[in-house]
Amino acid sequence: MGRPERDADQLHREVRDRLKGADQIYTSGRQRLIEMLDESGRPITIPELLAPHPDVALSSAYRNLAVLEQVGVVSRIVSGGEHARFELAEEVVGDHHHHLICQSCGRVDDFTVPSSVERTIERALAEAASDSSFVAESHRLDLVGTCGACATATGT
Amino acid sequence: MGRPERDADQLHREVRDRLKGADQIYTSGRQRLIEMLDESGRPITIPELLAPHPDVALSSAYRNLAVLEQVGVVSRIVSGGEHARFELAEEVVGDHHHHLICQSCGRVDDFTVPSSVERTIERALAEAASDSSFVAESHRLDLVGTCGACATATGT
DNA sequence: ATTTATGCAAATCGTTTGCAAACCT
DNA sequence: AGGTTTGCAAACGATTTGCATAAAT
Repeated sequence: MGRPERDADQLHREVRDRLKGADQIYTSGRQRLIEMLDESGRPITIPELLAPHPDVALSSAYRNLAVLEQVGVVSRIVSGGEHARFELAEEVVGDHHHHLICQSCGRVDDFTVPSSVERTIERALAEAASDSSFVAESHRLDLVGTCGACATATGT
Repeated sequence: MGRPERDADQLHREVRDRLKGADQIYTSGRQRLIEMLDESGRPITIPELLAPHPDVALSSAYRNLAVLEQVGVVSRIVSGGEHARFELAEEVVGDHHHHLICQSCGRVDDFTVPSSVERTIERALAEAASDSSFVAESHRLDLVGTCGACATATGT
């Protein structure tokens, strides 16, 4: 059920600082969004995000998530479904992870690979990109398949 | 300028067969789309695709690309830009590749990594996914950065 | 002839934006 | 007060769809 208190406090501090750095205010609405994202623990869509909080305006959610994305505390991931998904940015959470994308229900979960593999991938990518004039900044590695719930509902 | 003739012929045969298998017809409109995609050699948006062919109806392009995607000869990739992008499916072209995504202009190019690395990645992913009840089917590995043209325009 | 694909125009739906009221300092 | 954020409603834009026509078998 969420993460320890001090993590949350630190998270909020970090977000506030980032916003301040961009001359933006950490309003209560934004705070709520950050908390919802933190509780979710995986990339979720805005409808999912707002369902338990009917008083949060849709437009404010979009606007604030855009702001939070610009200051680098939230990242938007697209993955093909009808809604974009949002999660706390890697920089803020302090981990580098990838995504399990369920092609049946659209659910997205985070996962990590051993850092040795991560390094292997990075090296290979750097080399592959060096062929072209492309300047790589980051990579994105997703697994596409069927999540547990959908596999049970279908296969078994 | 495109690929050798016999490849194209084989491509068309393959597409026709796949469509036939789904009780669909390989109409001239669909043939044109396949040719355009083949010539492009990288994932392109529908506007890009149709720009040189103003007589092709937008709705037909969308409809036909959806059909072609369903029978597995075209794949749609999303990557965050405003338009989805389409390319000939790996199954049809016969290679497994990844994408270089320019975050400045949205351009997407294909690239491949050595098969040894590909295997490493696959192994690591299989293991990582085995923790959860997720059933992986394929993976997606993209490099995000700046393409040559945009790098020149900005940095140099 | 009958079935399927096409093109146009209208509808859809996620997301964005204009504007006036509410908020914070 | 002065500047910002919020909420509502309207606008936007990519994609989809209804329907009548054209094409293919």
